[in-house]
Amino acid sequence: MIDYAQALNEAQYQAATSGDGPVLVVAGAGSGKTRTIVYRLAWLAENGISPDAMLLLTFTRKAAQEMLHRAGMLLNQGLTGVQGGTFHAFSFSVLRRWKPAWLADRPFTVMDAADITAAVKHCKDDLKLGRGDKSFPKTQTVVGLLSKSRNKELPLDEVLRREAFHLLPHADSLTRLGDAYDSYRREKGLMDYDDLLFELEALLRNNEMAAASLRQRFSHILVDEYQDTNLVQARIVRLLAGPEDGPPGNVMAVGDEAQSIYAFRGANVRNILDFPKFFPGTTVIRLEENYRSTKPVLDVANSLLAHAAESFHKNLFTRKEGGELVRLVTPMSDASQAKIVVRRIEELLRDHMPHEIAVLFRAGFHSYNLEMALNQAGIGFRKYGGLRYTEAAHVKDVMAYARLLLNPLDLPAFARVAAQHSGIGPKTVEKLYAVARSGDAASTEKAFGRHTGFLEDMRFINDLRTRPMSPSSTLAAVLEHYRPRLETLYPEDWPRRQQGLEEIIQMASGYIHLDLFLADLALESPEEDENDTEGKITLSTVHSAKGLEWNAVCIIDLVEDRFPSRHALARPEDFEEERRLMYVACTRARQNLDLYAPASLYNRAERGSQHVNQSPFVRELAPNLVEEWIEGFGGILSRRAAGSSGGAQPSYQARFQARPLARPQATPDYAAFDDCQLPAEQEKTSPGQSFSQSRNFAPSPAPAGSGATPTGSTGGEIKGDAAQGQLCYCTHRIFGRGKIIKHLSPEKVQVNFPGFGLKVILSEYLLMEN
DNA sequence: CTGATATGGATTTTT
DNA sequence: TCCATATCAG
Repeated sequence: MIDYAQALNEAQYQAATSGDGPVLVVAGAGSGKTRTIVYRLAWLAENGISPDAMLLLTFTRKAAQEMLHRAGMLLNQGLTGVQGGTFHAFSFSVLRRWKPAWLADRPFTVMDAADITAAVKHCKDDLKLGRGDKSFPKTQTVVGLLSKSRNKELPLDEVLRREAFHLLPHADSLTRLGDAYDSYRREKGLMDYDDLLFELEALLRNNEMAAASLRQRFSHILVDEYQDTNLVQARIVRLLAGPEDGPPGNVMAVGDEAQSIYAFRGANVRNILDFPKFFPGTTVIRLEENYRSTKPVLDVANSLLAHAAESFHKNLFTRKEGGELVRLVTPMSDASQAKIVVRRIEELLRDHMPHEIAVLFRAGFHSYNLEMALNQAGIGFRKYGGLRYTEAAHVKDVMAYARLLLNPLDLPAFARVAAQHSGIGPKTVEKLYAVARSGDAASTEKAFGRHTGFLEDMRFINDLRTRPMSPSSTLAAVLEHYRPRLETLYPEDWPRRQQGLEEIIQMASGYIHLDLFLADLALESPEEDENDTEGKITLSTVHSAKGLEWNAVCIIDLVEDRFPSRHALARPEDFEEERRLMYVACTRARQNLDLYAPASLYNRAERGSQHVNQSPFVRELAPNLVEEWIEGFGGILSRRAAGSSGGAQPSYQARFQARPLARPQATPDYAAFDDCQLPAEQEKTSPGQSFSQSRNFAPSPAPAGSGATPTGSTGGEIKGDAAQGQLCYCTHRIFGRGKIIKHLSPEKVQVNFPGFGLKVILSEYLLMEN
């Protein structure tokens, strides 16, 4: 028997051993959340609950597997039979048994991101939308809007009104496009991410038999990361926990509202806040002692939350006194940031194993420089959150065969196979799909005409369908068939790609049903080889780092426009999400936390380095919370006395490199640079406020109240063109920051707003920079 | 219609 | 650098 009281603190113990009824565990970062779930699983098993009756919904399959593994270890025996994984994967496993009526017994396929884009593009072309109209949103943008509308359960025009004001004229077209995309999926037996959730909800509501059976089977439901569920996910949990008119059964939701970072995907913090209302009779348990981080790390994290616009009433505490101060490092440029981080990692490697070190960043491409520097230094790394290798063309090619085998109506897969043959473009695909679908062998044969290669592919697939084999044998046969093409398509690196495909076949051998393997591939990147992680440090986006922890964490590119992302500046709620993201990033660290805020970034468009300001999250940190280091000449880091300077330090070198030909540089000293700093008073304002104020200014007069000019994010920027008397950038109340392309008249300018495209705007609505 | 070439523009986060 | 769209020749 396990001694729960010994192994857990009081709150954890209460959670792990709680009896029947709904429970909400509010678990601060590093408060032993995973440990609590693991002991909960073990406790249930020890108290006679069959693993079959447990459902563990987590953010990734890996998280579920790890918890089950650890619970199994505690019990000194495996804990097999527990259903565990993401909402989406769970939905798929249910829906393949209880198919929605509209499928009428046809097979169905789960679409991945590329399929969704292709499908929307197809519908867009079909409806002849946006042809020659530059103001019409790009396919990617449309995909995002449609998904947002469904995830937030708002009509499309409402989404436009809130987030993409300028697209309102296209509201009707976009709605039609959305409808066309809906029919596309239904006709072809396809489901996207959102469908999986909504169809499961529909099943639980409309199919009494299925609902009753699922409720009976899953008597104990655990949901991790509850703060990142969206509305439909919350309803699914409620419906699984019992009929809505009855009392909810045994549900335990675990989460932390301060770590909600998926609102952009429709996650709703209200879910966790309203849990007790939604599940009457809830017991709320709070875990507030932090076991992960040292005090200095926690102080920085707590400070971030303290500056939040909406307070979280959260203050994590630790008994781990002492520990190194958090470092705030100012490299001269992004290039030297990479070098400094590499040096720092070499230093950290003396005390820590590689897998205990991570570098985190806001967006996948922020790590490119660092990746190159690490390669040069011979330091191995594993990157999370970038492009997945299952998204590589050759993998998708092979999987397309398997998908067609299961679902002959899968148009994206059909197109994928067809496109491997020269002479077949979108139009021909359309034609061939129509005849192949009609099922008339004679006319099909005729229509394929000279496209004999493709016809052979189809024959191959049909043949394969008549011979049931294991998933891995099927895929092996496909690879055999595809191999000659692999070699012609990728003459340079086909051996490597082939090896990758063989690994995938290996992974498939763990599956009995091919459709489950395909769904898993679309829903989640398969877990990496454990040997692959060995001896490697981790690079990760903050989103992908959720739930993980390391001894030492470096966060890079902590500058304006990167972290927080420049897309998050327009609306205060987006800005607050960035703050929580920063909180998540900092709380990943156990002992060492380094913050890097380079003084300049290389800018492709400008072909030079540009000064950038520190992230507001860095600027707001009290000087005593960090130990400041600054890079001087020759890449030498030196300590700066605490509080010696408030703002971002200038990089004289960066300025000098920026535009050597544009104009003679001003005297390269810091005093000269200080003139460019933001007014001290504004800099001290809480960033949440200063951003919403400066971004939402009234058209002509300066913002009410403050006498300061809302120079926004570019106080210290040096611009060649500006020096020649031309304005380069401006800020618009709705579109944000844009580049001025042309002065059309004294009052009109043409501006390019990233994400919004070219606009002609009256100057009075613009705030000019410089 | 397809496929090659030019051009222009920009770059979150993920199931 | 990389991607998407526009344009053009076969």
